[in-house]
Amino acid sequence: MDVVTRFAPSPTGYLHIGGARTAIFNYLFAKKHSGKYLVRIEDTDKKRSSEEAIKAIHQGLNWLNINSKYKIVYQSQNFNSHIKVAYELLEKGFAYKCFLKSDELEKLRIKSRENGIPIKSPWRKKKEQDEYKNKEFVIRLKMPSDGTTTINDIVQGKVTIKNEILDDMVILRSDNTPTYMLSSVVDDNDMGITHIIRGDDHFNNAFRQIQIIKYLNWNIPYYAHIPLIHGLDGAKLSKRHGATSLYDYHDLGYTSEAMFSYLLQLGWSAKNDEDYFIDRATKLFTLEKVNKSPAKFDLKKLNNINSKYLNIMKVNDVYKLIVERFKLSLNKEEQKRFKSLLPELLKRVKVYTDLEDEFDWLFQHDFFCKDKNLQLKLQNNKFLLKEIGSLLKECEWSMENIKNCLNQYIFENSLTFKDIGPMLRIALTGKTNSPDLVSIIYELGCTITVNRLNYKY
RNA sequence: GGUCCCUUCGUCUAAUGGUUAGGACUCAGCCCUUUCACGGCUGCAAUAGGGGUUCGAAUCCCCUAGGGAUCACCA
Repeated sequence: MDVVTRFAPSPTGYLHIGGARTAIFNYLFAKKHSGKYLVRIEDTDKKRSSEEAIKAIHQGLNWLNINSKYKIVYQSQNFNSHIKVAYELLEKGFAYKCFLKSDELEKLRIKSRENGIPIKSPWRKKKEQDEYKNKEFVIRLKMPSDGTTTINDIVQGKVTIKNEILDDMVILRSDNTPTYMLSSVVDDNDMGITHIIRGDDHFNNAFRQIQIIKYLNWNIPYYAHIPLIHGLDGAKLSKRHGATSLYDYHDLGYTSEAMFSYLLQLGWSAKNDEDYFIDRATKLFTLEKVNKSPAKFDLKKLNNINSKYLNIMKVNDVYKLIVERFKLSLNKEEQKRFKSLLPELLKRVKVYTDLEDEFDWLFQHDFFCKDKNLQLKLQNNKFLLKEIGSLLKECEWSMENIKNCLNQYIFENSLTFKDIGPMLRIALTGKTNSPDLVSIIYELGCTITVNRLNYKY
C-alpha cells in the first residue's frame, strides 16, 4: 500500500509543541514507507482562523524541516464538496434536518448531561413540516443507536464503544458551512489518506467520523492516536510550564535538530540514543513503538540534547546560526577568532543564544573588565600582568611559544600556573572562567592581549 | 457525572511469563584540570495499592486509587 499521511492543524494560533510532534510522527511514518506526507490547514471555522496563524504554522514546520513538499490543502477551499456530501447523506437517509433553536438545544443538553446519554433531536424522527420550510436548520448525522463500533488503533489498541453513546453530530451548520467532523472525513478521503495520525484528543471523534465513512462506503483508514504532552506536573501543557509555542524554542536558541529529536523521544522509543537522530529515525520509525501514556515535557532533557547537538554540528553551521541571530558583522580576524574558539565555547552553553555573554571580550576592541571586585584584583596584580605582557610582546606568536613563554615566567619566579592564570583570565575576558588561556591569548593576538594586560584600572 | 484511555526511578523510557528490573536526563561524589565546562568513573532512585491465575507476574485477569481525554452550529 502506498502510505499517505497528513498533518492537519487548525490555524487558530501558533504551532504548539504537541502539534509539532504529531507532524513529526506523520512525517516520519510517511518517509519510512516512502509515502506522501501532506499538510492540510483546517480552516472550516473562519471566525477563529487567521492568516498569521497559518504563517506561524508554516514557520514552525519549516524550521523543523518537516513541511510538506506537496501542495498545501486549505480545507475551506473544498467547502463545496463537503456540502455536497452532507446533502448526499441527507438524501440517502443517513442524515436529517434539525430545526432546533439554541435555547431548546440548551435545555436538551442539560437533560442529557443528567441522564448520561447524548442529545436526541426530536427532528430525527419528525417529518419536515411546511411551517419550517424557510427556517434555519442544521444537518445532523443519524448515528446508529444500537450495536457497537470497534476501532483497531495502531497505538491505542482495540477499543470498542457502544453506539448509543454517539450523538447525532452536526455536519452542516445553519449558515450552510460544513463542520470539522464532516470536512475532515471528506478531505481525508479525497486526499487518499491511508493513516490518520493525530492527537489522542481526537480519539472520540474517530468513532463518530467512522460512521460517515461507513454510510458512504469509503475505505476506512488506519488510525493512530498518539498521547498528548503534559507539563512536568502532569497537567496539560500550558504557558506556566514555559513556552508552548514551538517557534519560541527557536527564539530561545534551541536548534531544529535537537527539538526534533527531543519531541520524537517523547512517546516513541528506539534502541539507542543515536536512533533519535533524524536520519536514523526515518529508517527506524514505527507506530507500534509509540507509547500509549502521555509524556511530560522536561526542559532539562531538551537542554541536554540541545547542547549535544551544538557540539556535534559543523562549526560553520553553528557559526552561521549565531551570526545571523545577532546580526554580527565581523572582520576576517574576528571571524577566525570566533570559529576557532567556538567549539570550546559551545561546551559551556545549553542554548547558543547564551553565547551573547561572550561577545564583549571576544570582539570589543577597547575591552576592559567592568566588574568592580575583579578590577580590584587586577590593580593588586598590576606588576605581574605588565611583566607577562612585556614577555608576550617579544614572543613569536604560536600556541607553543605562548605556552613556553608563560611557563618560563612561572619557572623564573617560582610560581605555579594557578598564581597567574586567574589574573590573566580576568584581564583578558573580564570573567573568572573561560576556555583555555593559551588558546585565548593566541586567538586574541599580541596587540589586543598586551593592551588588555596593561590597561590602567 | 457518563464514556474511553493511561499508570516502571523526579523525568523520558527498556525489559514480547523466568533479568541482581537495564539505559538516558537530573542530582550527589570522585578523577582529569590554569578556571568554568567537556569527558571518564561511582552512587541515589521505580514496577501506584490490593487480590487472584501460575512452579514462577512489571508482564495475564479483577477491584481500588490517582491522572488524562471527551461529552459544541470549535477543531
